[in-house]
Amino acid sequence: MANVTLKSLAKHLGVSIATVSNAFNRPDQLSADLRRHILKESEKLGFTGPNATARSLRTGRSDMIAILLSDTLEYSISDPVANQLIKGIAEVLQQQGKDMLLLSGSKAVHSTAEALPDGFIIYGSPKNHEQLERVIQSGKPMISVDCNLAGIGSVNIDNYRYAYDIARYALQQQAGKVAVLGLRLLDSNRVCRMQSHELYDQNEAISRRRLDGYLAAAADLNRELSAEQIWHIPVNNHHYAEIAAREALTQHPRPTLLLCMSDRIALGAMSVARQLGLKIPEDLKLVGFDGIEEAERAYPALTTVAQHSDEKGRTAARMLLAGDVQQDILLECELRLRTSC
Amino acid sequence: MANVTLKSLAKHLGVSIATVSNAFNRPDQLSADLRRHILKESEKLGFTGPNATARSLRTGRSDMIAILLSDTLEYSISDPVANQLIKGIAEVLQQQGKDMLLLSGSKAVHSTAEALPDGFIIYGSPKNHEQLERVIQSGKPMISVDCNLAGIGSVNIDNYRYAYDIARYALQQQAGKVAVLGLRLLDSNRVCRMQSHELYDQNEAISRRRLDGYLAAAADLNRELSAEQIWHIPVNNHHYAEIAAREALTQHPRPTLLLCMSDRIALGAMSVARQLGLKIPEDLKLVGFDGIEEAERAYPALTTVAQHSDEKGRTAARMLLAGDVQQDILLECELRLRTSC
DNA sequence: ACAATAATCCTTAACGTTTAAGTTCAACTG
DNA sequence: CAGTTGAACTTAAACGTTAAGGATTATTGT
Repeated sequence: MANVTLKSLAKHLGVSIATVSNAFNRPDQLSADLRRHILKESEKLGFTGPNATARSLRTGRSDMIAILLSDTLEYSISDPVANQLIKGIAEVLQQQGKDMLLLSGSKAVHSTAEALPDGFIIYGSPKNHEQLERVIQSGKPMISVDCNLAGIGSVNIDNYRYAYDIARYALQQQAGKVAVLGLRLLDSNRVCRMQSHELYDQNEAISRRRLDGYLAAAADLNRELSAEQIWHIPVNNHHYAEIAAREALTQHPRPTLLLCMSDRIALGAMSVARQLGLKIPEDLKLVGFDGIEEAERAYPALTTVAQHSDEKGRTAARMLLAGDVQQDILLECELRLRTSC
Repeated sequence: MANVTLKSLAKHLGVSIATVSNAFNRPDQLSADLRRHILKESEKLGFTGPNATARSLRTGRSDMIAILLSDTLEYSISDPVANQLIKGIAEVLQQQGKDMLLLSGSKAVHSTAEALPDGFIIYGSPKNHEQLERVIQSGKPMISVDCNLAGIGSVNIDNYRYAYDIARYALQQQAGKVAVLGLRLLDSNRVCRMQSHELYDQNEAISRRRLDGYLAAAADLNRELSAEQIWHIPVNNHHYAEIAAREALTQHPRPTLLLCMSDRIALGAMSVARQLGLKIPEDLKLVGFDGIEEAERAYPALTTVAQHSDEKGRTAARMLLAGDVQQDILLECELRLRTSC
C-alpha cells in the first residue's frame, strides 16, 4: 500500500540501496542467489520497480519519444493522414521498447510531458511557436515530418511534383471548367474563395506547393485556373469540404473537374455531387490527395496520390532512434488511378 | 546550449536557488523587481523553466493523465469509437491544464510513461494483465471506461438494453433469416462461426452483452437465431468485416437481416452487399452499433445505436479530475433509425 | 525608542534513483 | 606464503527541484 522504494526495500532486506538497484538493472553486480531473493521479496511487497521519475532524473533518459502535433490532439488523431503517421511511428517505437507521447500544442510552460522525452518528431507546422521554441531549445534530437525547420532533419514528400502529376493527368481526362478545393490556403477559419494568387503565400507550405503544382499543370496545358476558382477550406473534414463543394458545384457554368487537396475533401465533394444528382465520373471528375483507405473503398473509388504516411512515420522514427537527425528525406508517392477520374 | 538549471541561474544571478524557484512558482515570495529581473535573465539564457522531471520527483505530481488502451495504440487511434473517446477526454484535460498520455499495452516494466501520470483512464478490457496489475498497484486514482474492474469507478453504457432495442426493432422490420456479425466473441484471430451458445461466455464482456441482447430480442419475437448464424470477427475493421459478411451473405438461403455489433462491421457488410448486387434495404436490411460519423454519411445511411463516446470520455475525465472515482455511471444512448433498416 | 510585524531572501533537507569508487574477503598464482 | 585478482557488496555523491522554517532587514504602532 504505502509506497515501496529501493530504500525501504533495502532496509527491509538488510542490504544496501545500490544492491537492490543492481538487482533490477545489473544482474552481474551481485550473486544470483541474492538477486533472486531481492526480486522475490520485492514482488511480495508489491514493488513494481525503481521509481521511473527518479530514474529519469538521474540518468537523463526516459525512453520516451514525443510526437509534437501541429493541430489539437483531438483533430490529429481523427485525421486519417496523421493517424497513419502515428501508426508508423508507434510500430517502430514499440519494437525498440520506447514509449510514445502525443503532444498537442498546449500552452503549459513547465509541462512534464514536454520536458521528459528523449527525442521529438515534429509533425506539420506547429502554430504554437512558443512551444516549438522551447522544444528546440531543449537541444534534444528531433525530426520533422511534413515541414521544414532550419537545421532539423526531415521526412517529406514532393508535394509540388505529385500535385502537378495528378493535376496534369486529370486535366487531360476532362475538358471544361476546373475548380480547386484547397486546404488551409488562407488564415480564415471559414470556407472562402481566393481573391488573387498572391494571397496564399504566407500560409501552410504544403498546400502552397500543391497549389503551385496544380497551377503549373494548368499553365502547361493552357487551361484556365483563376483565383476565384480556388477554395480555401479551413479544416480537413467532411463538414467544411461539403460547404466548399456545394459552393463550387452550384456555379454556372458548373465545374467538371475538382482538384481536391486531400482525400477527405474529395470524399466530401463526392457526397455533395451525389446530392446534386451529378454522375461521377460522367458529369464530374475529381481527384484527391493522400491515399487514405476510405478513398479506395469509396464509390466510385477515388483517383488520388498515395503518400505512404505510415512509411513516413517509420522512417522518421528510425532516423530519430538511430541518431541520424541531419538528413532531409523525400519519400516516393504513387498515383492511384481509379474510377473517379 | 548547455543545460541551464535553477542552480546555474542562481549562481549567475547571485541569489539562492530557492529564490529562482520562487520566481517561477510563487511570485509572492519575492519582490516584484527581483522576480522580473530573474525572469528576464533566465529568458536570455534560454531557460525554459524548472526541470519538469525533478519537479515531478519532488512534488509527486506530473499533471499528466494516462489513457490505458486495451488494444495497441495503432489500432486504438484508428478505431472511430476509441478515437471519439480520446477526443472527449482530451477536451476536458486541455481545459484543465493537464497533459494526456496514451499508453498501449506494452511490456516495459520500469516504464516512465507508466509511472508518471497522476491518474489513469482505463479503456476496454486490457489484455496485458501484468501492466494493469502494475497500474492498479500504484494506488493512483483511476476510472475505467467500457469495462468493469472491482473497486474502480466506471463509465459504461447498457449494452444489453440497446442491443435488445435495436435488434427488436430490426426484427420487426424484416422477416426472414437473421445473421449476427459479432465482434470478438471468441479467442480466435480469424473470422469464424460460433459452434454453440456456450462458447462465447469467456470473452469480451461488451460483445457478450450485446449478443445477449440480440438473442433475447429474437427469443421474445419467436425468431430463430442459431449459433451457426453468429459470426466472430477478430478485429473491428473493414477487412475482417468483409470476410465475415461475404460468408454470411453467400449462404442459401441468404439472410435478409444483419445485426452488426459495430458500425464499421455494418459498413463493411454494406460494401459486400453492394458487390453482390443486393439492394439495401429492399433485399437486405442491417443495423450497426456505435453511432460513428461515417454511419450517418453512408449510402444508405445506417440505422444504429448512437453511444456518445466523446461524452463518455468527458465524463470519465471529469470524474477523475474531481477525485470522484467510486461511482459507476451508465450513459444513455439513442437509437438512430435511418434507411439501412 | 523599542518591541512587534511584515517583507524578502536564504539554508537545509528531502524526493528516489544510479554509478563511480571504495571495501572486504575468499580464492588463485607462481 | 606473499601477492594478485576478482566477486560481492557498500559508500557517497550526484540528478534538479520544492517547501518548511530561519535569518536579515525594513516598517509600523505606541
